[in-house]
Amino acid sequence: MYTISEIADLLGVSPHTLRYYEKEKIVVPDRDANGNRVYRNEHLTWLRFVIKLKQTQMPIAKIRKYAELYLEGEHTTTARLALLEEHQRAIQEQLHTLMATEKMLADKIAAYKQYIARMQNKQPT
Amino acid sequence: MYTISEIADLLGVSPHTLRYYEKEKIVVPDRDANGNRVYRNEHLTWLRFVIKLKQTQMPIAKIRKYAELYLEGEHTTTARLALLEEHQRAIQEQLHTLMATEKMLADKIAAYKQYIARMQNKQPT
DNA sequence: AGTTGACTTCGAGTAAACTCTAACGAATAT
DNA sequence: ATATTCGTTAGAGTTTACTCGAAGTCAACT
Repeated sequence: MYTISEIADLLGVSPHTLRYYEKEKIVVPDRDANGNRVYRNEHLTWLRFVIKLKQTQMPIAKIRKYAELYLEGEHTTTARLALLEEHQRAIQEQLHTLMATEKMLADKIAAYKQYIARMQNKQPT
Repeated sequence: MYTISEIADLLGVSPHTLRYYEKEKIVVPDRDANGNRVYRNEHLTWLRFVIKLKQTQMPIAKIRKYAELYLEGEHTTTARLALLEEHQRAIQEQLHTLMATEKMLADKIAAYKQYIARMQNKQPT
């Protein structure tokens, strides 16, 4: 059992953000007698998953869609699978782009270093 | 020599976006006698680079910073190098996250498929 | 009893990156 | 000559994902 700020600390997000995720129906924690939010381990696990999806550019709207399907029960299994497979493809595209750009940057960086080294030879301090 | 819409088509962005990039001082094309924008090959090359940076999550503000340094001349070489190296590190972190998430998704997808296959065995149509 | 601290809600505000609108001008097509 | 097409500007509007502020509640400490 965790309070909102405990969860926030554990995940490195702000309590504000967690309330926002609740408003967006992405994580809906329980409440105690005072009306305060109570997060359980399953919420924590789900939030870690959500954060991974977010870090890989899945928009909040799609994460909510997945959460909704999950709450709808077993008959949405294939829909959820499709959603995950779509995101997997998106990730693979991102990997492609990132690797290509990394290579390009590495080349550019090498060229800059060459240039700087050449300048230091010509005008020693 | 290209018009704004030719460049837009070549890059898959809208003319609006190109004007926005100009307002942000990221690409400042020439003008013809009528005051219309004229892009040359060097603008195209630079824009392709900008788009790669954007696709790998470099914020517009940093891209503009790099462009400014470039226009300031040779004495900003080390600053530009530092900027590129910083982004290279950011890319490497993204690669890490993406690969980890891809693995996680692949596992989850496999589990879903197993589950679906099991259901089809139990309740054949 | 009073203050502190953590929580609550609702609604407003912010930042980034576009995206669009309106009003206009110039060149081409009929 | 007029209509269409493509361009121009300044500025307003949109979307996404927070982020903050104000006003209030509640339990615990002093």
